[in-house]
Amino acid sequence: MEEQNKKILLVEDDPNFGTVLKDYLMMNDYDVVHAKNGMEGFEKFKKDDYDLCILDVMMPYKDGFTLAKEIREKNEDVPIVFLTAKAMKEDVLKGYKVGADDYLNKPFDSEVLLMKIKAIMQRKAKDTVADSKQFEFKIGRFDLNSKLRFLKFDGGDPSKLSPKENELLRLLALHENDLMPRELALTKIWRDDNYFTSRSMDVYIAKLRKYLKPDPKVEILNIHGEGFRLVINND
Amino acid sequence: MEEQNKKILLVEDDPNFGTVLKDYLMMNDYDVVHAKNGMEGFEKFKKDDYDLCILDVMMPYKDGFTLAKEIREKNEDVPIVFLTAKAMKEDVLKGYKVGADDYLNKPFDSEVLLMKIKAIMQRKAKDTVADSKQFEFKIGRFDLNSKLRFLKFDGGDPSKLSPKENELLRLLALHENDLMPRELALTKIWRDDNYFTSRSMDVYIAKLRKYLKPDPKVEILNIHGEGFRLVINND
DNA sequence: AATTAGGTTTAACCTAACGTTAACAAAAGA
DNA sequence: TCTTTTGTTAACGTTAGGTTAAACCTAATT
Repeated sequence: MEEQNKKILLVEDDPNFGTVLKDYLMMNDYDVVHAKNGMEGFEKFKKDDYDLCILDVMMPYKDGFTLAKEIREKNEDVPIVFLTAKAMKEDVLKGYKVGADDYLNKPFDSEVLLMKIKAIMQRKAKDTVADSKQFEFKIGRFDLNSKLRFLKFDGGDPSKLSPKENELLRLLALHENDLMPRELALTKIWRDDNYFTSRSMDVYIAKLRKYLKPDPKVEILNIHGEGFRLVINND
Repeated sequence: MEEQNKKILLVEDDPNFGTVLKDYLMMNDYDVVHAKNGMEGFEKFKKDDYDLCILDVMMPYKDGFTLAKEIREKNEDVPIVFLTAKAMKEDVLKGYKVGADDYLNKPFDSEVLLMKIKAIMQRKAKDTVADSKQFEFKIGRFDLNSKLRFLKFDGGDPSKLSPKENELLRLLALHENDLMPRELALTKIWRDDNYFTSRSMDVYIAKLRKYLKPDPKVEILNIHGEGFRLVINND
């Protein structure tokens, strides 16, 4: 699964500063869209989904607060960070009232900005990631639930799997129809690669074959000296 | 539903400043526990649930960063705000690395602090709402009222539950049909994870199973080495 | 101060679950 | 054929969990 860059909307009217900041953020693997004023900022915001908005407060025609309000009407979740010219208390308070997540006084340290962005993104990530289901596999007529450690055949009564059985089958499933090297399982699951752990693993392969017997289309093949292969035959 | 004051852990070694800040926060309807150093701070943190931690960075024996790390080990969600003596860039960066949500340079404006707290709480509120404020559960033919601590079967005579029975069943219900990790219950309910608390929990699992016996469709399954699973069978 | 009741922890004993190892058989490769 | 690798089953030791009962603690009551 390739990692998608986070998208940032930067609204800053100072062309020099804006460009420098944009480049700096892009150097740090963010996708940045730079709008030169509040109006343009809102247009760009409506046209795409962003992970973060960085808004300058002092801008002609439409200031950062007004823009923030409009953005909040459209989307009440997207994090907003303000750039304030100086440590004006009123600005800071107003920013939070509008629903800011943070603010930065110009001139600011670019590393600090990066850290703030990171912290904010992490916060968001926690909510989202939660139920990414990488622990459910379909193996022929079986369903493996690797979190709850059970294997169901045709939706019937689930067999409980031991931790090692579970991890090994999961590893095989991740490499479905492909070679799952001995060594991989040994280092990942047994955390040690020697004669005995290797024999132990063979014992578990035998156990898994027994579990998988009900579906003749599913089998674990050995590749001599290399490892195993979980194949699902679709004749 | 009456609104519960938010609980803040304030760790600040300067007695004057600490007391003033505490009073100010309490005037603004927060419940504040004031610890005078890092050690005390961690003890207090373990003994209760907090909505926010405000940590002074400069403290004797155990500084704010070290304390934050310990807190993060126990709880990776609770927001942490640092108080830094001056705008030291290194401190700020270090703070974010440790998992801070924000920081404030002393001397800071009290109104700004309040706004930051509010912003942080609001952020949290969004994630938490679904989970935390749930007190009534339907568990097969049972009704659990976790606030009044009783369990009714088929609307009949309610059994009273002890605090531990209640919290454990509630935690199981929150994870209905899913894994409720041992460690979660131990840290959340027993606030300590060792052999004896673990055995104590097993005793309570036995008690709950007895309560739940009248409905054969409801059971508490064990996932060896991981935790328990409250399942409701709908055949 | 002594008693009681409710709640929780600790102890004890037992069973189930897990993983490793041994032993022997079969297959593959040289 | 001979060696190495793999397949499989059974036995064993260890740890986790299930359950009951007694011990312990604390707060309310006498």
